[in-house]
Amino acid sequence: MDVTREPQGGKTDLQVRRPRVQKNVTAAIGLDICSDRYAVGSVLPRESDLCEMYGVSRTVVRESLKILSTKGLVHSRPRVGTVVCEKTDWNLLDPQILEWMGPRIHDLDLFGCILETRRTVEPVAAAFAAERATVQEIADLDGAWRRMRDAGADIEAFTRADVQFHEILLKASHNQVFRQLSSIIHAALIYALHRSNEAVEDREEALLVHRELVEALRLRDPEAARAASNRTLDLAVRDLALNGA
Amino acid sequence: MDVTREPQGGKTDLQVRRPRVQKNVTAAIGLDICSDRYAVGSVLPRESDLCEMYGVSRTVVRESLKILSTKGLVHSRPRVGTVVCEKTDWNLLDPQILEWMGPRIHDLDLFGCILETRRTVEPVAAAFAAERATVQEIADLDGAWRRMRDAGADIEAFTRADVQFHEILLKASHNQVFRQLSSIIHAALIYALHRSNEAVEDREEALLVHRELVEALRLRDPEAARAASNRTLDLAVRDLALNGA
DNA sequence: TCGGGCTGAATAGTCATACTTATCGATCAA
DNA sequence: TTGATCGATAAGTATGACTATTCAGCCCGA
Repeated sequence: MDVTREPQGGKTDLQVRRPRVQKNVTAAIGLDICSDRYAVGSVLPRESDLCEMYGVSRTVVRESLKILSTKGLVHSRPRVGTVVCEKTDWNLLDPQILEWMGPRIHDLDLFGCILETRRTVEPVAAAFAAERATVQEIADLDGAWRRMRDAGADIEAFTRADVQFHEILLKASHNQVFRQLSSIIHAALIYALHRSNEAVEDREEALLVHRELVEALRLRDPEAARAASNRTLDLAVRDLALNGA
Repeated sequence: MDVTREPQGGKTDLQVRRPRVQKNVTAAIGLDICSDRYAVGSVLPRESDLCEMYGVSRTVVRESLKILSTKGLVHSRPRVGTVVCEKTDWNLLDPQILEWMGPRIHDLDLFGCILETRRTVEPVAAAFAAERATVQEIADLDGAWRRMRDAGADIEAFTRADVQFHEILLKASHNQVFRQLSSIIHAALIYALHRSNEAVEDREEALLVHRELVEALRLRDPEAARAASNRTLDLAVRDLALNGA
């Protein structure tokens, strides 16, 4: 009874298959919003147009918009369409949004806000970690430090290990809220560390302070951990100021 | 050509209309997950069954599951079904999840974690607010304080004003990350303040410290604001310990 | 002229069905 | 015992239709 449908007859050669496209469409639209290609307050193309633009069915577009809606990026209303919400409504703690913002993280002072958050949270997390970290977590932290040390001139590898170091530290604080914050900090570090890790002497200095932090955890010394964490942040701030934003 | 459809013939009287049910279905499933009615690791009923259970179409169920998926609550795979993720994967910073958890916020030490976060963040936020708050924000804070004062024996009103006070404070820190954290803190306060505000003398003491905080902001004195914020938290911790968890 | 209700149109929301793809598990062969 | 094949299952995608909401413009009465 469905021969009248002609399932894929008229489509192009790329359309005969139905790959999983949900994620791509969501990311594409989310990226377009976060990069200001759709301005705040403006209305997106209507659903049927988005279907055409991305070559997918309305099902996919709708589910994508629904996801973006829960992230506070857009808001849909009948007869009006789907409008881009104010940036103050965006769920900035959402890792995907930060990813989509990419370098635009410097808008809205967001980068500075995250740095302030790090200065506030990380030393406390380090102190907690000194009391609560498992032996395994300290070992993982040590592993990340070794990867930093062994990265040599490979700035990419050094940065990757650096990010991991701070993520493990937050996890080792055994505070679930801190742990979730690591995804935000991760996003910010990606765009910050790479630059501040460019100079060799900076990397060596960073190695030293990170080492102190690991040792403080080993000795279960919360105050030393807090101090060492503060020193790593001092370095980060100094490098950012030097290399200029 | 659609008379063969019998659109709403067999449904109940409530089903003849098509209200916006998306939110309800999402909340219902989310609630069932957060309240452990669907255990971690277990498989949800399949989509078609969920359609029957809630009397909605697959579109609605799918979009609901998609939303829950982005919150890290569930994970869908073909042939397997939709399984409930580990709680460590849940996006605990999501306001809705906290709402759905309700009193179960005490699981996973989440409540304690949030309290630790408050102790870490709020004093810093208060200090920032002393430097950055607009006159309007200080006035709003003062308004919230007045509502606390005038609540009298109405514990509900007192708690509501108390929550607003802390939300305005975080907003006045002009740090976007802190601001977003207010939704988490909000959820925790709802379930904590009500109890700790039961005694009259506690409320009066709280009024005093909150007043000090407002004055510190007026005087643009970061250190005084930090100290006052710490004292509000001391009170909260003491009351929680007294009234027992 | 002004204001309030009516009406039409546009768009998201919902529904129903069909078909595709991925994956698990079992069966069978080497 | 191991490996590949096949079938069944459930999510993923596509499509077309209908419904509810709401905006904008119109008309009518005051």
